[in-house]
Amino acid sequence: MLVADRSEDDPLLLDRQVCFPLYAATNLLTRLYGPILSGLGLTYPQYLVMLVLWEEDLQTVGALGARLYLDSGTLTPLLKRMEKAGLVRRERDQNDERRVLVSLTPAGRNLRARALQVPEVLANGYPAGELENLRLTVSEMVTELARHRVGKLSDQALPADKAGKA
Amino acid sequence: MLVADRSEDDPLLLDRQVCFPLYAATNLLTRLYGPILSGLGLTYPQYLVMLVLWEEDLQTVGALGARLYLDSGTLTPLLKRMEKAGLVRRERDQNDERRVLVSLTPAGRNLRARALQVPEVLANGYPAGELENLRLTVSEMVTELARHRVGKLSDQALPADKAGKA
DNA sequence: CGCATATAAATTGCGTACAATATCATTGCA
DNA sequence: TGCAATGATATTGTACGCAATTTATATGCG
Repeated sequence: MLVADRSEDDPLLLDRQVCFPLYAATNLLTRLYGPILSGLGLTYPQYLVMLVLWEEDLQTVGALGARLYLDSGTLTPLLKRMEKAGLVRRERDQNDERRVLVSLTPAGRNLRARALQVPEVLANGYPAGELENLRLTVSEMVTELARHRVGKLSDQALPADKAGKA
Repeated sequence: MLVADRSEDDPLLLDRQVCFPLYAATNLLTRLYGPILSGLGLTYPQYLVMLVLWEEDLQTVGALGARLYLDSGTLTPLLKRMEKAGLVRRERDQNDERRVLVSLTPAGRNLRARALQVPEVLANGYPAGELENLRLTVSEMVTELARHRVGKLSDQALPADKAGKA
């Protein structure tokens, strides 16, 4: 019996993975948001950046990344495209030239009114309680996953530390 | 009062969105899988393809896409990389030259034994019941989302149909 | 002050994702 | 048979997403 079993307790069955439905749901949701957001001139990650800025204008790239769990390698080009589209401004912090401050332009602020219909259209027909339940469950997982990678990652399964850090 | 309120019933608050935790969880999970899968020479989507092929070898590109909710624009280059890595074979179906059949090479089949430890390492410390609960909830949403786009999408919020389909 | 260290973004290289289009094979039907 | 319509992949172009590296600034410490 060298070949592993394909029975229902096989840990490699696609339908047993938690990661897969999350992955599929994210892809399907992105496709669902796509046509609606394109009417606002936004992509899905750009929409998330706008949500953060509409809550609190004038943030550093790092702060945006901390909120959205994205790093500068993703955010820098994305923000440049949003700047080119006239939605945000990017300028070096005068008090700390390492930082870049991102803020809304008037056009970016005004876009908010049109964006108000987005959640409305998307929720369309879904029972609110079920969505709220899903949101809470997945949010807890996000908190857990974010805690799991303190420094970077690569320490989620290492048995012994190599260099003394005590 | 032209400016919309930012109170807790503001529908645009990031923490009220269902889409965001799904997005964040997927990104964090991909980062978590990354280092583990790279030991197997796989990326995360490639791992998913392998899961499908380990369950059922010899599938068309379309069948893989239907299972993973991905289209040929994503799968074709991905499968070519996996072919170059020696994990799968791609060959035209002799009975229907439009189709491309994807099958495992011996190396691809053998990789399964090493992959068995992946779910083990990842689940590490998580209560199984909680994961199972999350999996079921998100899976239901995937089913819903997949149903919502029958032909393509673009019909999830149209108020009146233009051409009679009755 | 002078320099090692740390921090914040930007850059590079690679691998997805997806819409739109193109290519080629198959099928249906006059 | 011939050809229009359909179907299955492939290609193109744009936009992420991330690891690793680089650049520039700030800070700490002798």
